[in-house]
Amino acid sequence: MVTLSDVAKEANVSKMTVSRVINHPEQVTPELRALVEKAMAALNYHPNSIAQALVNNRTNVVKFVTLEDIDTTEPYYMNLLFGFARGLNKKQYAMQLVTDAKKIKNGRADGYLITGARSSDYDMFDQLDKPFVLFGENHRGFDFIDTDNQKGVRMATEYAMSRLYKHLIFIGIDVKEPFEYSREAGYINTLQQNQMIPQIYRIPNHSHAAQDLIHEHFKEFKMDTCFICASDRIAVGVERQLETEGAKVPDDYGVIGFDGVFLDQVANPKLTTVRQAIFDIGESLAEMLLQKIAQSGSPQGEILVEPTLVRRGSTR
Amino acid sequence: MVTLSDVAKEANVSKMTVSRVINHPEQVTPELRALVEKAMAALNYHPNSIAQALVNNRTNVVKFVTLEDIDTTEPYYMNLLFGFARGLNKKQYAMQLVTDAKKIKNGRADGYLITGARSSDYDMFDQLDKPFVLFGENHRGFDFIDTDNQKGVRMATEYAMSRLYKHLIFIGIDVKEPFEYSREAGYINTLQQNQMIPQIYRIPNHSHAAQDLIHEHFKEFKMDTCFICASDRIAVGVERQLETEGAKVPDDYGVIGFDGVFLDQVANPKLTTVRQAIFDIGESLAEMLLQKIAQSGSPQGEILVEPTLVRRGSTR
DNA sequence: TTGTACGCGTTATCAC
DNA sequence: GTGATAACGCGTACAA
Repeated sequence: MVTLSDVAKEANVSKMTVSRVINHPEQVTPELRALVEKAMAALNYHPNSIAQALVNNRTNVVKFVTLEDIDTTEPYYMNLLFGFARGLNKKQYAMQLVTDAKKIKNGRADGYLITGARSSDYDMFDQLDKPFVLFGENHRGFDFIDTDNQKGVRMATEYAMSRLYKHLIFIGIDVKEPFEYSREAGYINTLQQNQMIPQIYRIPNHSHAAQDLIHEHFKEFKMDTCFICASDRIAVGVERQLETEGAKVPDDYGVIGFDGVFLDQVANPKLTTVRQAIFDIGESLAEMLLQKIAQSGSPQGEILVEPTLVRRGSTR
Repeated sequence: MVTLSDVAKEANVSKMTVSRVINHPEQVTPELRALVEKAMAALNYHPNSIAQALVNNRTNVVKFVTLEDIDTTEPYYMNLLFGFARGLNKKQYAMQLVTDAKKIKNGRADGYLITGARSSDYDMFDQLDKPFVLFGENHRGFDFIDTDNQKGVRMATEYAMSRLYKHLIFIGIDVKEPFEYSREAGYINTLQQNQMIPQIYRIPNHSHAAQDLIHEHFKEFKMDTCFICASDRIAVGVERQLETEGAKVPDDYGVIGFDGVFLDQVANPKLTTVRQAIFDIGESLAEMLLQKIAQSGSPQGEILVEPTLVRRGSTR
């Protein structure tokens, strides 16, 4: 293993000069710096992050915390994870996956990424002694990144109108969480701007709940209705039950989902959906968290990432 | 932060005695050991894994390498990952996710878990300078854990026979890999034992490829045929196209999948499938890898994990 | 059996 | 601007 000392010898300087070239290059004269950089390149030197971690009292590890039940975890977490991993790798960070909220403080880490947080979890966060960022909107001042939920549903709603569906029904998730309020707001605002009356159902985030809903109320749904759904899970159930009821998708009824990761492609016909840039969000979360750690916990604010409307077979 | 020295002071011994209590308890007299353990508990001492890592020239990090294209990644990787993470957490290990084979040797790690390996990747493994284990059968002597593929398909085939399907067709994945050969062997052996003639199709592992297959050959498929599929992806496509062709599932045609993670539940009717214990396999892989690291790379052998047959609506 | 001295690779501090 | 020194927390080698 090539160490600082090796480079120092090679360049005929002290270890500290080498260290400075890496961490505070401006403190070193250009000539020496060039010399050292040449030596580093010649020896293919890479800093030992473990030694760095020891002296800086860091672990080079962050925790990826999933508060949602793993059984109900949507496949899109996979994308979040891999995006997050990509962000970490650039800084030689590693991660531990945590699914049990009680175990968050087990072991060591420099910070936390928290996903699937509900309002009821917020109190717990105040007890964390390390920096953390959230995946998901919140209005408690916690740093976060999320999809622009409101804009996403607005795009979906406007698209449904542009396809000349006359009745727009929103099927939301029956949770009292910011992301859901934002999605509903995107729907409500768009309808009001067009002098239409919002009509909202709220159900658990499961395809069978959506099937039940459609089954029960099918007679009330007029032709030319488009269902704007708060998740692909729901949209899949809606689409399936519509077919079962003998309704024609997309000609007589439209369905638009939300998420755009995997489930939308399993559906038949494939879903028109609002695709979240989950992978990118994961990567950004890593960058935000690492920066927050580097800045010893200073606030990073919030980022809303624009989703994309993907047009497919479930709308005409 | 509580250190070794703190505990030593508390127990009125030297640091080394404390260190020994942790690493070589048998070298310490029971009285002293008890004293030290009390002190550790009182101070809630936990070893600093970074310092350990530095002195042992370890990183406490392993890499989770996915050689398959992440876009085609099946959701069951999520389970593998979380199982793996669980195994790592017990030993305070963290992981880095790697999807680009070229980047495997970037940075530092004590070992590698490699998934999605094809035979063409094997040569690369010989160049790895750290211990590694594979998820997936191989016959090159690399340590691995996998589902007992042959037994899984045997179970599926025998079950189909017990449900009185008269014609059993295997739809495999068109790759020349050990796992596929094992699955086909499970089918072939079972049929031969029952004096039946095997009939095998091989297609890409996509639901639409399965749909195409069924569509093209539908007229050739007699009533009372059960399709034993090498993956849930294929099974989903088979089931869907059978319905499209107007065939009755499960009364006239049966479908059995393989994997049992997520996709089987999205299907309609839900798939009868061979469920792999992916989460457990992930955990075992972590244990195997960490043990191999602790034993400085000594061979760990191979483990075949029994799958479970899950009976549901796609068979009668 | 227990303790002392030193080293792992790095960075901060304080001289020069 | 540069270098010597100490320190991070722990484990090994050796001495007692």
